[in-house]
Amino acid sequence: MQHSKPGEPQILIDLSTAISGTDGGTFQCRLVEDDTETKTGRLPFGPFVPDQHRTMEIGLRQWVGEQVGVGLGHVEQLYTFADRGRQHTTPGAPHVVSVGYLALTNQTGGQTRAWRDIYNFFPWEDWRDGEPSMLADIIYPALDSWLARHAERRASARLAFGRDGLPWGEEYVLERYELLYEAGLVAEAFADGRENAMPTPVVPGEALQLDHRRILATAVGRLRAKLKYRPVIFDLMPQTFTLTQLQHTAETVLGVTLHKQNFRRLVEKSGFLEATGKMSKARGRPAELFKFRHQERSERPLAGLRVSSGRTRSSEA
Amino acid sequence: MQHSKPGEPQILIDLSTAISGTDGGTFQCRLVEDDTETKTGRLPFGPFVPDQHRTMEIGLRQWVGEQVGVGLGHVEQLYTFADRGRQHTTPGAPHVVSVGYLALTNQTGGQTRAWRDIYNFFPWEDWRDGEPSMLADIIYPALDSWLARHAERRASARLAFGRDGLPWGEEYVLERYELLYEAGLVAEAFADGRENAMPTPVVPGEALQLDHRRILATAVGRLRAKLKYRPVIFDLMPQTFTLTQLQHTAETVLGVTLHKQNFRRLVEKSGFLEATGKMSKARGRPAELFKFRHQERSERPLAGLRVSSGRTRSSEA
DNA sequence: TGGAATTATACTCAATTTGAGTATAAATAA
DNA sequence: TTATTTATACTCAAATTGAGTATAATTCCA
Repeated sequence: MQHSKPGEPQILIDLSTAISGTDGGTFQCRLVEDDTETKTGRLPFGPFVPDQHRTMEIGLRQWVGEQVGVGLGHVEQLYTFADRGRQHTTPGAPHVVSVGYLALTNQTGGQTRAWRDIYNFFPWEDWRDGEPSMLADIIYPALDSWLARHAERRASARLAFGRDGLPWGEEYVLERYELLYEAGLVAEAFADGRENAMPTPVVPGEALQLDHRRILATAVGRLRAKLKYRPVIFDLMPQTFTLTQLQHTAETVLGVTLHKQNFRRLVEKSGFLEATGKMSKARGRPAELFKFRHQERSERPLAGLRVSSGRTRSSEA
Repeated sequence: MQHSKPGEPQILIDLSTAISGTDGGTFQCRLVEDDTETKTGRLPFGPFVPDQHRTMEIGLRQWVGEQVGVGLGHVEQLYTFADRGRQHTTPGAPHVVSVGYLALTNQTGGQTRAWRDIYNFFPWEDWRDGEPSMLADIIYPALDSWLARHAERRASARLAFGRDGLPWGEEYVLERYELLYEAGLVAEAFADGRENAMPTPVVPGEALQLDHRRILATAVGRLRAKLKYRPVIFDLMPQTFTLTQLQHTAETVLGVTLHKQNFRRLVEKSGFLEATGKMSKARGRPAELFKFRHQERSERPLAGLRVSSGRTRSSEA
């Protein structure tokens, strides 16, 4: 086995973390506040330094601690991205490989500038009020025009966006973003110097530095998929919560609305919840406050939250 | 952001690939044949060289091509391992990070020395003849003795091994291997110099070089999980096959037996199969030969192979 | 003060899916 | 020709899912 020779360019590993949380009806992601007004945002990240970091997770916790100081619950490795041309590298500089992580927290910062609504970056992913009109108005026409010249990507696009009567799969967040990038329709494609990219992004949605929007898309897709078979949603909840709050959190993450009565049935039967006996005070009838049974996390690992769709917000009346 | 300084040790990325296939009733993995009789086996692997490899997948295909020459179907990144102390690094040498990949093939080499039965490496994972006796005889006593001193790992062990009445989850292959490693019960723990490791491995099962058994465990776990929600099993099948052959392949990968009639019903209803009209000739009644509808792969992405357990082989009689 | 609006929760019911069979058909082996 | 082997068809009860209706307990506000 050949090890890399002295003359070869070095490899640098960046650890980038998408910290997600929810606050009421918004699905948020923590950005770093050191950016000037003119620049795009970024996730907390920093290099993996093997001498200092026994594991990558230790390294990432250091950078998160220094840059945003958020307490992390569940932490999970997402994917390692290493394609040339996706990190705006300058020639001669070390090649940058980025390892993306997902972290969950139940302490979101409300409306500060550092906590941003994830659907700012992926406005086409929020179907709680029905199918976003930008899909039919902007995305599909632009994508179809590109697909006309790239027939080999048509099957992927059908699947990712649920065209031709296929269902919209909430979890294909990364696949959708990647197609938009490939088609040159998002700002990062131009920033990375892709020849087919438009100087002004065609598709609405805020960009991030480097490959951070790609990592965030991976995080959202993974979280949406995982919600269905593991009890990760409780990492996003406060100590006690009502069933409606729990449902709103699930809906916010999944970007769809759910059938209320069936959601109750599912979640009560799962055995993950324990009634506290206390009641929430809000507008209508008071709701019982529940808490998560932590011991159940290991006892019922498979029973997650299988969700069935309900009406959209707008049709609820 | 700090980039790594010249004085710091370099990082080397190894791309290691677990190539899996099935042949009749065996679940096989391709090893490299350059080893002497005395050494443990290894997966095909080699360094990621950014100047030569535009993506990591290109790099891995190069090393697989040079070292074993197997045609790859589905290829998928598994995980990036970077913990210090899991690669037997010599001081001063570059720190090695390994990115593990799963690759599927339908061309296994039968009984050559290079194609090895995966259950050689994880004999406790094959439940087709019922629960392997080594679990109760060897693994549980040794693990329990370690758990007595490591109470914080007890919940993970209960879940991974399905203790105390919990079900055995086929997909927790990596979690089980990691616990055995941590407890010092497998050969790699001693090779890595862990202080609690036995010089002679306690648990049966062949070792591999470096962290390759860890990567293989990740591959098996991922494949078992994926089988249930994606039509990946067809990447392991020949052009045409009978339903029984398909079932045997699923059973071989999952390490459990399935209920025959229900498996038929599931797979016929899924729409993935097309009857060829031809018949197989074997011992009993001839079976119809089917082929996979490739176009359906993109049309029905979610409908995978949800399997329900059947009797064990021994109780079939 | 007394509906109206709002929110929570209980219960129903048909359609579908799942788990576990029994029954029968078509070949080979002795 | 009969047993053995393998494949395939069909049944049936239990559980789950999808989509409701019904009712209860609050606040809002005229």
